[in-house]
Amino acid sequence: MTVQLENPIIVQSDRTILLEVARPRAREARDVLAAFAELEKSPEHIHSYRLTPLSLWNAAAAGLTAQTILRQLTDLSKYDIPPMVVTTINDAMNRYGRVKLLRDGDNMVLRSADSPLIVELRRNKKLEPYILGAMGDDTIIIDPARRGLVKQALIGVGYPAEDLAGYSDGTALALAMRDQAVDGRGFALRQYQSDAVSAFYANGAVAGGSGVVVLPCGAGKTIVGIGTMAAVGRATLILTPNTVAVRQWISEILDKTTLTPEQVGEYTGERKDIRPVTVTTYQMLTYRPSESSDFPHFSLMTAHDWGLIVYDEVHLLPAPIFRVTAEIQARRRLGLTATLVREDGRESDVFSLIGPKKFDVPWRELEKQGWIATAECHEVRLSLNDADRMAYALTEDREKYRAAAENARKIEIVRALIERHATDQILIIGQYLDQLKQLAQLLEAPLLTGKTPNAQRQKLYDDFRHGTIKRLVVSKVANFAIDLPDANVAIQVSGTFGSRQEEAQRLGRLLRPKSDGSIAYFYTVVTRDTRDQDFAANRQLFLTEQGYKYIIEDAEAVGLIAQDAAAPH
DNA sequence: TAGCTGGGAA
DNA sequence: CATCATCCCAGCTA
Repeated sequence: MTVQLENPIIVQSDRTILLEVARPRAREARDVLAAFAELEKSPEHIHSYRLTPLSLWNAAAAGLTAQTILRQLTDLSKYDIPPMVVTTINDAMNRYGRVKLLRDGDNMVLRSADSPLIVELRRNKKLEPYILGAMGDDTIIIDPARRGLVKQALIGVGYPAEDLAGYSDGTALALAMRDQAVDGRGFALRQYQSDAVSAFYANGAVAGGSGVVVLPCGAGKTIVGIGTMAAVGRATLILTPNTVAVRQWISEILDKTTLTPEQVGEYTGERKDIRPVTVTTYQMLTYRPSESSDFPHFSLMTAHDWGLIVYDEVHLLPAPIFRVTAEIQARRRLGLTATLVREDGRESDVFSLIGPKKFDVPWRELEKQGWIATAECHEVRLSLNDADRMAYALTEDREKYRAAAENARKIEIVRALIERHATDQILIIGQYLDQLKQLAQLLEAPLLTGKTPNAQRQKLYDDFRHGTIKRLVVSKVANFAIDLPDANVAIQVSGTFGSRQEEAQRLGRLLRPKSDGSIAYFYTVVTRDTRDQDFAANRQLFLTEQGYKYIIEDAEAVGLIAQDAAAPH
């Protein structure tokens, strides 16, 4: 048994990996682990990761091998890798692609050199309804219309298929990125953006053509989408979470490609234009007049000969869209997101129906290259006052989070932070309207919520952008309003239970590079020893995974708030 | 035809 | 775990 105590990680037989943050090689270890493990907890000193089948399959799909993973783990580990874990890794990595989904003449087939496995799959209950027959002992013929369901079933059985059955081409569409030489408004993809496009779409290969590209907000996911459209050169349907995003896609497409306005259509509540490139919302497609009726707009996805479907913000994809997506596996699909995690646990549906992760860059890497701003994250902890602590203890469990999140003393912290950043543009973000109303009133800052009419929103945005307003209190609209102006400081006073993706989105608000190269500050104000703190810990996981470190500030100790004499220490 | 309001959904 | 957002549509006004 070899022991290397200065190494940063410990691999345990329950498939968790502990990372000691203070070790010299911890940073390197974090980057290595990000490729094949999921971060589970990230308190100050020791972070814990877990190896899951999905995290290993995504790694396998991205071309990583079991040998590489084991070599990296051995290299970084204090102790030998438990045999149990070696087996897990070898087994999972071997399972991905053991079964291939192929075309054989007019048939769609599952094929594997492992004939006992083929026998097992033929007898599998979940798979049975989609099986049409067999050829020899290595091939199962399946119903081509059930390609998506077959893949979902296979992932359920633990043998995710490598889908090499190819795609229908779709209607041809001539388009190119604008060329500087031609009209003086040239546009070039950044290196990582064109890497993402090639990772998704290797020309002519059947393997290329479905999968997910993961990039932080502000890193140009739209550009990757447009670059992919240009590479594929086919009629394209783009699905987005809201109409603001629809308009933004359209204007970017017109700005950056040779397509004309006649070729690009908006399909929303307001207009129903179907063009060679059509942009719509998820809600448009999932609309149903009543529970028993059909989805009147589903046909947009199936009835047209799209050569590419782009799923913007794929982590928000609603359940019914998975269902149609299962039916259109012959079309190329590109998913775009800042975070693959979904709090509803449907990551495996994204994997089997949209496709495996094809590309990502650590946020910190983009920061190093100067594409996004440097950000510093702080978690400011404070206690409840005595009266509130008593009230909290008596609060029903399900109301505890709200009670803690709405801690009245948070206002003092916000005040102190605003003073600390007197000359900065500050967003104050929260989830409860009552709390936000109060904050807005006491800070004499304008409040922006979902109810704020569009004209007034625009005015607030403009004033904030020009610096006439330096502070803006915003509700959950901040999660969706992609036209919200940049700020360099954000103070989060409450958030959606444990949503990692929301936290990522909110930090993303600050990441546009600053002209003077200054850094951005993200504060999250948390009530100590309550549900508020538990949820905050979960929200922070994703950003920690991306290499951000939360600096814990003790509000009382650092003088952000008056010392509460009665508070225990 | 455009602009608003309110209900319903996921 | 419940709140807040979003979007679509229908129905009204002008």
